[in-house]
Amino acid sequence: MKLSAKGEYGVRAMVMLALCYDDGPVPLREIAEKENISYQFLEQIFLPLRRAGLIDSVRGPKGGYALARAPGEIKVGDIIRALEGPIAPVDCVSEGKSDRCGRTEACLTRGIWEKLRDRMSQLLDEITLADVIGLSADST
Amino acid sequence: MKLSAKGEYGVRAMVMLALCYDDGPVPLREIAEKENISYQFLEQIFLPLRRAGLIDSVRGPKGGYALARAPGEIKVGDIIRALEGPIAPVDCVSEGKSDRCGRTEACLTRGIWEKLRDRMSQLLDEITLADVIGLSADST
DNA sequence: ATAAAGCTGAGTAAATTTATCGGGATTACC
DNA sequence: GGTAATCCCGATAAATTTACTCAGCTTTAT
Repeated sequence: MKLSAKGEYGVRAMVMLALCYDDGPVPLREIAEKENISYQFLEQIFLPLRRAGLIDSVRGPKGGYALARAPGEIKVGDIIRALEGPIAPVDCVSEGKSDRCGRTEACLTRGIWEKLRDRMSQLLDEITLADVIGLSADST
Repeated sequence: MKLSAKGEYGVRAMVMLALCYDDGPVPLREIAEKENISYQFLEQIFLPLRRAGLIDSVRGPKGGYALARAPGEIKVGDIIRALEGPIAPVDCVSEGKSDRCGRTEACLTRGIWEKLRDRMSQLLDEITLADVIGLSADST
């Protein structure tokens, strides 16, 4: 039930981009240093984030990455999904899927995982980057 | 953010024990067959469950495993914790721990993981085996 | 005595995660 | 137009975890 390093680093990096939202693009190297994350590993993390449309990139000198939208418009759930795939404690209840597996007994446990998935999703979609950096009221 | 097979199998096996709660000890081999789980792998799963006091074992012929308490007294969270360790999306907010890590920025993301941990814990502790097998009202 | 069951540590193959490498493509600046 | 900063990206390697297997023991009903 753990997040991978990818997800954790990704959220941290996105929070940093949120803090720098008004400063123009931030080079990856800077984020890697400040967050003490391998630069090359971070590159791998930023690729799916960009493909998911969460960040924009600018090449060349003075380039770097910036949030594609205001911090209040980016949910933590968006980041996690981009990096770790659909939120689900077990595969057979992945967000989107609705097929049941064959086992009759499985249907007994299925409800647990659906509820858990929904609560996790709901919370992660309730929190935006703006919440995290304290730009808006606490969303407890 | 996935449960391991250990956790998933463990919950399924415990649900089966709940269904057989009045039938005396159930041999592991039977559970393994019905649930289509490797017998030897299940053995490894039942060890921590027993050590956590969730099940009782009876050796010898006619032996097997049975829930240590009524299905209504065993929470899904108990099972998960016995098999996967403390519930926590990232290590630094493991249940019990309260120390903060050095990074200043980490404190920004910490709140997310604490909330997520609490919601997950809360839900899993709300659901007992009795709920799962339908002996009591739905705990949505 | 026998066989059915649980008990348990050690070992292993596969998968996944966490990186690293190497080089290419853009572009601001001089 | 050359240079250096920066993003882009596929391939590979190292480390870790997962999911299981093996082998052999202990207990106990019959």
